Amino acid sequence: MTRTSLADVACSIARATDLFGDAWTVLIMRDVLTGIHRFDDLAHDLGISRKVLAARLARLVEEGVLERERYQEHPPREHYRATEKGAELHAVLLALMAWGDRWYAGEAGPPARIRHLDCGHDTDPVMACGHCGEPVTADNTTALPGPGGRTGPGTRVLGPLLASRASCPTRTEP
Amino acid sequence: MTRTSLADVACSIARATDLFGDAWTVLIMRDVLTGIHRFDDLAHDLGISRKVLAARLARLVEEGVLERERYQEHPPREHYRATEKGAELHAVLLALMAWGDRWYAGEAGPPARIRHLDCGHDTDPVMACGHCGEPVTADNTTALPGPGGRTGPGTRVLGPLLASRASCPTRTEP
DNA sequence: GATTCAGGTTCCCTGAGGGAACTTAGCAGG
DNA sequence: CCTGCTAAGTTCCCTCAGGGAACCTGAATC
Repeated sequence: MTRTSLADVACSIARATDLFGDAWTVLIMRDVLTGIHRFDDLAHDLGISRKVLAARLARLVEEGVLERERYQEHPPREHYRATEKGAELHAVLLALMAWGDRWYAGEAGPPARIRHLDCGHDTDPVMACGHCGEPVTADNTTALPGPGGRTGPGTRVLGPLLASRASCPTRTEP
Repeated sequence: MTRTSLADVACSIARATDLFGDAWTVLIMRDVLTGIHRFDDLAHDLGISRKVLAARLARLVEEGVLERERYQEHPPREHYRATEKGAELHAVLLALMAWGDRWYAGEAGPPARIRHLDCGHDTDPVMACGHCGEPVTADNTTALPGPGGRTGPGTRVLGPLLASRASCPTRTEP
């Protein structure tokens, strides 16, 4: 809900952020993917204003991230569940959680563990290259203009940290 | 900058969101990790109000995500660069970008590609299990209370989509 | 018929964001 | 020496989004 809409910027981060760059939206998705589906439960769990919750849910439904579904007829009751598009935000939440665990967990350790059912172990999720499976970090990646980009000096893409560090002006002593 | 601060909630997503659940903050980090380090350049690139930019940068420095550094003495000039803590937000940005690419890229394809320098290929970054290396999704993970959690009915952790779907009330036809 | 419950809407008020002008400190040129 | 320029913020005003709480509606339950 940025005043200046980011939906038309040629950057997938900006486009995603236009929807997901809002604290309440993130937490709503966390809750929905955690199994909280009903309006009142969400409102109570989050401590969010009901007005804002209604607005966020409407936006998420409009964007195809959630769907509003009648789950009983008498009395008629609706709830919200994640679409495939919404479920894939799981990766973003995991990344956020991993970062929060790493930098904010106290001495006791992180507040939650993620168990990977396929291998049966508690996991530390990492971003991996879809091609070779090795971890991708700011240091071993670089960004290049893609086919759908308005390539040019104004185009912002997620880029190389090391390269930018190297090209960054350093102290110019006399 | 949520009115109700989330910093003390026993959930790493909420804690991370307290800082990173803001569109401008996300885009500032994208820019800094892309090589834009100076105040005016950020202001110009983002089209953000200078007041808000100053506030966000101060917060990010305070949180140890960025550091303000003098890069020349005459005249004195400062810029911002990512700390290790900040650089690790790269994973969150990648996840966001991957999601944006998948759901908002037009027919032309995504606006940018990420090249993985270690293997030399353009990559589709995926969340992988740090233990076995296989992909982690909403469907093959479950969340358990962690050592640092105030475990109890109020504790919210990122959870199992499938389980929640299974336990979710479905139509009760008469 | 009165109460409860789910799922919202409506109201008012404050405070965060947008926009633009102003400030400060150090050069740079004429 | 005076003016101008640039980087990096500040300050000011104004609007609009968020918080909080009350209200509403349809259906069931007491």
